[in-house]
Amino acid sequence: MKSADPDVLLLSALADPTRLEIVRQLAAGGACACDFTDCCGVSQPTISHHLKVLRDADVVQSERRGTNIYYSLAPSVAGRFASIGASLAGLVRIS
Amino acid sequence: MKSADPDVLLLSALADPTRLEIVRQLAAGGACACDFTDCCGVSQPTISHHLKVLRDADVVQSERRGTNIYYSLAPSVAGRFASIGASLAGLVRIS
DNA sequence: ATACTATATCGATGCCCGTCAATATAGACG
DNA sequence: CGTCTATATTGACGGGCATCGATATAGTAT
Repeated sequence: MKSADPDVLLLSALADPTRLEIVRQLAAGGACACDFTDCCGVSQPTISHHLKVLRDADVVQSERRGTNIYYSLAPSVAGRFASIGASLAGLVRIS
Repeated sequence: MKSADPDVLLLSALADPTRLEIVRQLAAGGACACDFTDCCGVSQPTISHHLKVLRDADVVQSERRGTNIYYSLAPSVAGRFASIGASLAGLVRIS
């Protein structure tokens, strides 16, 4: 019953309102984990949980800077996402 | 708690192994609903359920032909998917 | 009308996932 | 060391979803 399909893993990681919001903010530039605690109306442990899901799916990277931990989009996300689009319709390209 | 975000709706529709497999087969050409009963190791009611989810998310269209019902990808799917990709990284385009 | 096939719906079940409060870890700094 | 802040982990709860068997609907054909 395991999905094991990396495409399903990526899509599942993005198919949540809180996580998609996090990823969108990261698309506008890297951010500290503490920034997300305010944006989504969920508690700090929940944000941490979602960040872990995104890390496990290789959607985001984390980097420690002193006390804070900064997150940024993984470089491969755009390409992987476009590949899924290509497998769906053969119409999506990376510019 | 409702997502209400159409992007989340589209991603959720695709973030299931069975549904992604269905959509991939449809990307290779329209197919009869009966074709999917064999491909995914799930029962006929489950296939019907997944097709309904895909219909509700405007991922697929259905058309009756005699006894069978033929499914095909909705034309807007590629564009909507690419839009999500663009909002994530600004790197995905429709060719 | 009867029978057969294809698809959808219903009702129930079990599990996965999002969420939280409480707690733990870890680094910075006095 | 002790304290403060930032992030992660734990454990539990609740709701939603994927799945099934049984049944209903709809179209075809005899």
